[in-house]
Amino acid sequence: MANLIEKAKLQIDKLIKDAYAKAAEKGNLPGDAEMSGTVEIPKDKALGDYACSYAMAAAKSMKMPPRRIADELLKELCLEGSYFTGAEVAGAGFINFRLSDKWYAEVLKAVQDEGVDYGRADKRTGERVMVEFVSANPTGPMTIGNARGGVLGDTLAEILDRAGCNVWREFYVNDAGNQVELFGRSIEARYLQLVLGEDAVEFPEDGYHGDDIRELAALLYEKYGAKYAEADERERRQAFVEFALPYNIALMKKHLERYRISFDCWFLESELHKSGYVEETVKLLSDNGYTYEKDGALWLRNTDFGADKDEVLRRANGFYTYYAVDMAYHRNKFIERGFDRVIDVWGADHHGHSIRFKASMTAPALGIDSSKLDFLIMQMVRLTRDGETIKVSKRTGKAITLNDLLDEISVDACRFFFNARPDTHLEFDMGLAVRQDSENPVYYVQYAHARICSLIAALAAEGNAVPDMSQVDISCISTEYERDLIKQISLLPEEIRLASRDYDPSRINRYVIELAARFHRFYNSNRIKGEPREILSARLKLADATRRVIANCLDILGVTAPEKM
RNA sequence: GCGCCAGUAGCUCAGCAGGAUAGAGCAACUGCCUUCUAAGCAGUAGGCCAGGGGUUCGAAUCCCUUCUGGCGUGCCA
Repeated sequence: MANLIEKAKLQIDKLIKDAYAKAAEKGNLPGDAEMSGTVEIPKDKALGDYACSYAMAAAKSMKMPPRRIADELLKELCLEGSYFTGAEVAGAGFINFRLSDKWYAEVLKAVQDEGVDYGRADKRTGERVMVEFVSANPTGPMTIGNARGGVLGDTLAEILDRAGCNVWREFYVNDAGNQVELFGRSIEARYLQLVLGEDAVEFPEDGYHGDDIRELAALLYEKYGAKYAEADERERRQAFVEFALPYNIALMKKHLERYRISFDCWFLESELHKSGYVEETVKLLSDNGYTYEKDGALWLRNTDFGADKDEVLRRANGFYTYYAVDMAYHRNKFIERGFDRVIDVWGADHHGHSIRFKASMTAPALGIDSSKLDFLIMQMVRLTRDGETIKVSKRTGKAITLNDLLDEISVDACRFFFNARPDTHLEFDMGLAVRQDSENPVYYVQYAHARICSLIAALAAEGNAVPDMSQVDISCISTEYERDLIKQISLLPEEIRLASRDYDPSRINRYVIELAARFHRFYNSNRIKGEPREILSARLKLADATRRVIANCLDILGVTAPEKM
């Protein structure tokens, strides 16, 4: 697969090094310096298509002014057969290169040949990567925070896949522990209120107050009638939880499917308890002297691993903490299932945990290379309506759920909007988002795609099909707008590489917005229909390549690419 | 107190593996449809890149520090 950016940069590196060798041979430059530096695309295209800083970087060791070095290099530069038609010295000592038709043609050829795979990495690393994301508590509906995490995780997974990894998407279901206990008590209270009357039963202070709990109680009442009012408390709660958890999990699956997210695995926490894996993991830690007892609880010596505090693994009441279970879970990911890399997408409210947890995972007896564990920490979403902050809390039941959100805003708009840079706080204004039909950048991008589709259809009706590259005269591509568009097209493989390197899927949003912008500019200044055959062919080819690349990007983002709008 | 994230145009945000004159969208104003989708394009206006120090040929970008905001710092998850 072709990354034409990389190819151009590598070629410049070679051209400059060759020129340096010649200049040194002639004695015009000192021969013992290292010739290297950066090759980049200047912000101002008047300065050329690529700029290299080699001469400036060499100035110190050569004890010469950068511009003179650049001049000497330029004298020996041989561009014949290269991707470049010209080079010049500018500024403090940059050498700027101008791209040739050969390069532009290769970009379009790459899109034609690779099609839906255009943008994929040159080679697959085969690295097995797990992305664990959403992992919302099954005690209630998913929230706006899950909406962000869902998009980030899903899109990151897609990007890693295209960057050459073998990706596994996982949802960790917390179907055990304290919160499930509380969940059971909450449902129980609502159920008894239904049977005995609202005032006859007190609702637990720290219980889940949401309407979804009432609905679950109503379903149970429908199913069992008053049967469980007289039952043993433990038996009753267990029956309720056994009904409610699968019910909620199915609901989450349904809502996530609506959101176009699916997982390779829904991993149940309870399995780790049942199989004895948690116990075994804690024993492993104890046997190696990483733990101590205090106040009846079992503690992990996490400060020994560089953390700022120790952690309780087993409470005085004998139950394991979420922390112990999480350690077991991650041991399972690495050791039992052999993932090469694990990425957890967590909200900022867990970042403290992530730091301490990573320290814990360095415990030698676990046998895990903790550098293979990464966290994508996303900052909180501030939800506002008409400028006023809406408090989000599952406890009070006032949270706006993912499903509520999708009732108001299209999946396309949501997915595009939530795919913002993970490390910035996100403000989501419901009032604005609802209105955001024509303002939302997602429509801007989709519009470009639809425009091209209808253009291609109109030309096809005239008998002008999209030509093969062999039929395209690249010299007909000569305007600035056309070239700017091709340059943007060439960038996709590089964007995917960087997005995967930085765990920043939002790069694709920015990339595709810019791509659409360049298309709209091109479209407004260059006619296609009615132009002479050669020009029409070349421009049609360019439009079609743009369509392909926009569609690939929208596919990464999980957004539809409409043919009509 | 300590830790993590952020502070860039009126608003929402790019730019953060140091590069040339700091960008976009929205909001405001001015133009562009008898010709391929005006959900578009072209233009005007808008800035002590939170403040202060450093590092070097060069800093919004890296380091130190102060201030402001968010989130952590549970025998909760």
